[in-house]
Amino acid sequence: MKEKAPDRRIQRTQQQLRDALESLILEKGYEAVTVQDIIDRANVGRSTFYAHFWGKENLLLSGFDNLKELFEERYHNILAHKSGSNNMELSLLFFQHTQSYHLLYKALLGKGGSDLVIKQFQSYVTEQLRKHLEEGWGNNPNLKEIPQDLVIHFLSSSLLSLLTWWLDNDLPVSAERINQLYHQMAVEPLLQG
Amino acid sequence: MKEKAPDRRIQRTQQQLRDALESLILEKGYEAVTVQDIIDRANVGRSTFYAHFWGKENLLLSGFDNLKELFEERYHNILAHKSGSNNMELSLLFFQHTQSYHLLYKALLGKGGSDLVIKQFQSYVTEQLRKHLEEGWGNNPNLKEIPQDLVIHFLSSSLLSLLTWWLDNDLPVSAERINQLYHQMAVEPLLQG
DNA sequence: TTCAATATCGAACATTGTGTTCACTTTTGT
DNA sequence: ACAAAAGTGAACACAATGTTCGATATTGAA
Repeated sequence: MKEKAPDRRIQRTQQQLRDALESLILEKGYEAVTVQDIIDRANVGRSTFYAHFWGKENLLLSGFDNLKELFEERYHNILAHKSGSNNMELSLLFFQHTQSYHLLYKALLGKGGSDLVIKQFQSYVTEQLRKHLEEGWGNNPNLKEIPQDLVIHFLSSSLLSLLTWWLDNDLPVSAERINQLYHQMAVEPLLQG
Repeated sequence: MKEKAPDRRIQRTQQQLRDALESLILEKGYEAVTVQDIIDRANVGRSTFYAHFWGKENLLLSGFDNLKELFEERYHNILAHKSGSNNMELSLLFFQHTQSYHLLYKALLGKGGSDLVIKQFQSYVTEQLRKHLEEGWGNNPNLKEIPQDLVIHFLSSSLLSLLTWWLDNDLPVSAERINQLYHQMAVEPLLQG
């Protein structure tokens, strides 16, 4: 039973479109980019664009999925190396990953970024935090009185809040330092009352 | 030197447009509302609309300015009554004011709300917190190491975070309780280390 | 009450961006 | 080599924005 070979044209076209959108976002911000801009820069026909994506939001989110895959790759690599301690800081990885692609992240999440991506990012962080935290606590007395979903919502909002400050100020401190501030301001107070 | 009497037509038209937008937002959310919807419901000519506002964002912000005035009215009334203690909780007033207009606030700030208003609200809260806090602290040892604008940014994001949770869950707790949670989670940890 | 000023009306128009269609061409995997 | 699949781009339909302008209605002030 053979694998059906994927058509290279599809991969090429989609990647060209994602790259075109990315460079256009860096130039003038997501809102100002039109479908026409994208297909001009990507050298792709109009009907081809719509054969692949519902619209530019869809293309954007497909690019965001790429970023997520890169992040998860890094995450799993690190887990594999430090095989015993799965207690590795998830938040630090977020900050480090952001640093690696900070221009793109700033265009997407900073002032004038794309609200769509901000929402997606927020819900992705929320989901990851939920997974990561459900294992590690559960019996902290300080959290008994606070609804769990509020705690998660608060932690992911706080992370995004520090992240946007960091990006909008062009990374004035290291990833380790901003992560430390995040813990100092949002995480430890909740865990230690 | 007499005051020029204001033309009642202007006030009436602008208020009709604001009211029309508000009711349309409650019905189908800001994004889905078109200028045509607004002028149909307000019974106002198309050119008249554009004689008053650049577009629907502009009209929306003018409505938001109205809300701000209502809030500041309440704020100053309370300051006048409790004449000595200007230590009245600013955040509690935000939550209480939100409760009074919670349907509108939910439509504007909750899931599916208007990103424009969220940004405006965020920057308004930031500005108010800055004014309110600049008097009261200044020499807290825990804050020496954290950039002040990050602290303000964090506090206003946290406030918005709790507010949206509160709205999206249809006010499951009282204004006093959500304010207490805000202090417990975000404010006190910063002030007391 | 009169009246000049000005706000409103609304239909017609120009413009911009979206999304679809389709006959034709090119590329791909086998 | 060749059938299947993907890409092309011009032409279209459409939805919403924003402007223009001559005619009409309302207003504030004398």
